[in-house]
Amino acid sequence: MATKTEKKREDLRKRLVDAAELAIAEGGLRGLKARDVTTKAGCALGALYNAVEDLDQLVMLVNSRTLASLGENLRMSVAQDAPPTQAMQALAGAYVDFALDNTSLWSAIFNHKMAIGAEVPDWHKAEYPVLIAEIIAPLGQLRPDLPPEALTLRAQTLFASVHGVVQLAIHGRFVGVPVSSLKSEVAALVDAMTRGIHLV
Amino acid sequence: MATKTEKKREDLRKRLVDAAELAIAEGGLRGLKARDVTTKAGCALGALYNAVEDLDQLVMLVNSRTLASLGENLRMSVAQDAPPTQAMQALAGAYVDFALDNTSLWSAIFNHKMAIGAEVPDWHKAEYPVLIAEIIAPLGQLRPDLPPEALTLRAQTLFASVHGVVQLAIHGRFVGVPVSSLKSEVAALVDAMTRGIHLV
DNA sequence: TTTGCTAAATGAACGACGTTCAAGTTCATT
DNA sequence: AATGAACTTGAACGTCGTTCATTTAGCAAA
Repeated sequence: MATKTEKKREDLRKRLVDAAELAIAEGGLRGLKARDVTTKAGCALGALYNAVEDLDQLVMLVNSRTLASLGENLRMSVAQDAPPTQAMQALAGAYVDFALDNTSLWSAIFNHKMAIGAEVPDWHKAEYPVLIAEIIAPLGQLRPDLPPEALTLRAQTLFASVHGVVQLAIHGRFVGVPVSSLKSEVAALVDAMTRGIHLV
Repeated sequence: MATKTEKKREDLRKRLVDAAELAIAEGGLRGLKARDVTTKAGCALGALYNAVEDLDQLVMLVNSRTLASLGENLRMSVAQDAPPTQAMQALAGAYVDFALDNTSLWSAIFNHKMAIGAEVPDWHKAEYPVLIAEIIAPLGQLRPDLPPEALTLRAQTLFASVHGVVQLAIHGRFVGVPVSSLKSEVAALVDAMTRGIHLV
């Protein structure tokens, strides 16, 4: 049964995550302030620490949403029965688009650092593989020789390389490619990678 | 002439950057505290703001050193008259080694964010191209058809892709490759890229 | 309904932080 | 030696995340 206490607790949690998501979207991780977020959520400052462990956990809850949303975008980007190289390009393109359209929330996924001594809980760690899940199938078609663990490893490398180009393009200090060239450079990278992968 | 005032000012600056470098190396950007760093440098809290604009500038001065040191490592890694693919592998390997051996200082280069409203000054921006400078020559040999701007662009993409793999391996939440596989995966990435580049 | 117990809400207070500032001190120049 | 500018000092300020004693609300047994 949903007691009144539990319902209110859940409601407050949702309002807090909503407010935190908005704050991060507007001002990045730096824009997330306990006082702002509780005001926006309509509760007292101290109530935050009843609904949630601390600000770190609030960030993780926001990142959880972002990862789910990003995962859905990636999943929807691949046309059914698309050839593997086309699937790779579609995934990379969707990733670039998401990062450009949701820069602050996307950055928070990778830039959030826990307080010293604190570890990322398992439930949140388990949400990250969504980033590479869709790569594995087309990569497996390109490299039927690779055993599953090697396939996962190569998918991680592939994702990380694309991620790096996007990250430095958006946040790099004049070593990243200009954002105007981002999509074409990522496409060239994926092209080279899939060709190279095919040949090795 | 070096007046006594100027000499002392320079000395203090150096001691502050030394202390800041140590603090970042030990505790990351989060480990840099105004009170700690001034105590370690042997001056009063307020003196920091006479020697230096603020903590952001102190971080940039540390990053300046790290970039110079990293640049030297990259330069020394390439054997003279090495074939271009070998030069690429050497550069990537040196980059991985530097990141693994100086993780906190290396991270600070990419994770430091200025206070809101503040911009990275030009003198510091100008220090980042050291990261891609050495890539251009061997890449030019692989792609003699590319005009200079396209060459720079492709070098940036190449660097960023390697950087991404290293970054996620070291800081990723279970989407990066294990550190034990980092060198071989980066090597495979560079191999695929140079092969792919050669063919396009 | 009333009573007692548990759990949540509240906002003042705490400690740590970056930064500023009025006061005292040192230095270069006359 | 005297003057004015520059540096040094550490207390003080404002902001932050977090805690806590107190008040308030929800729930179950009588």
